[in-house]
Amino acid sequence: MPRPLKMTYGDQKPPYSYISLTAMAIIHSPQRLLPLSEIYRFIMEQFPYYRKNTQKWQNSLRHNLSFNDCFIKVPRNVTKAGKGSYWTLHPMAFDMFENGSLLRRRKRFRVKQLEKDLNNWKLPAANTEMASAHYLDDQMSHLGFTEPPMSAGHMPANFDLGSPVPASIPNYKTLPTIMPTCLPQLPVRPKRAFTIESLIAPDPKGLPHPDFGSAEANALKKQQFTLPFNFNELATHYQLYFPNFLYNSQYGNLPCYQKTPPLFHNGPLSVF
DNA sequence: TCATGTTTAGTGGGTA
DNA sequence: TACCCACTAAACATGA
Repeated sequence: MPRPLKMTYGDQKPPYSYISLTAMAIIHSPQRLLPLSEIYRFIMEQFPYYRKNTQKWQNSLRHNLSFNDCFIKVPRNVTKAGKGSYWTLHPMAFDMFENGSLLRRRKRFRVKQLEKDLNNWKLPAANTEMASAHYLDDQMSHLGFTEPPMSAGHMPANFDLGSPVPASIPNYKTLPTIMPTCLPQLPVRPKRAFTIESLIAPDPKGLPHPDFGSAEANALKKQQFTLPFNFNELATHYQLYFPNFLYNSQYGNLPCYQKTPPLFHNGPLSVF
């Protein structure tokens, strides 16, 4: 079982970098997407050390968000009030931590300028709630893959992300008992033409994707599983729910997924 | 006004 | 020693 998130560091400074702390907060959110204020709140809730001198560390954290390519700013939907943007983790940034450990970064994560420019153009055009899924989808397309990563072909037609996994799913027998009760709420967005008109147009039909702060979103929060402080475990969760997604699909060619071996263990996590 | 976001500069630790 | 990374501080711009 993943260790409970409530920390044992007390008032001691936790051994995580701001990048790691921010990544934790983002990953822990149902939609892998958080506004700055929620990132602050997560860190302060989990690590008492950061409940003091907030100005200092929050400045540093903002610096890290802007400075590091592994974090992507997702502009709010123009129709939604509110200050600031949402922040998410670059899909390929899962590989930057050594052995999945949040304590050590294997290398600095950098994005090519071309991709940066592309994102700066694309993300504001995308609907906020869809941005993360759409971004990932586009990344796949950009890399030459043609099928959306979470297409219906990879899971049963009646598969419900919020429900226990039915035993009929292939490979389910091998699943451990650490299944999260709250899974990535990334919706499947239909492919559309890569034009401004098409990208900013609403989806054909509404998809369940609760707003932050809504009752539905809060209910989802309560269901959240304890955060696995290990990217391999996180990747494993994805693999469990989308058995054919990473290893058995064309997306298994992506380096970041090739390097996340199955981790069906019950022992202590490598980060502790 | 304040929260948010960007940028620059400097420091220190680890490592090849 | 050079380089990379993380951290800190500060100034400034922007927008709700």
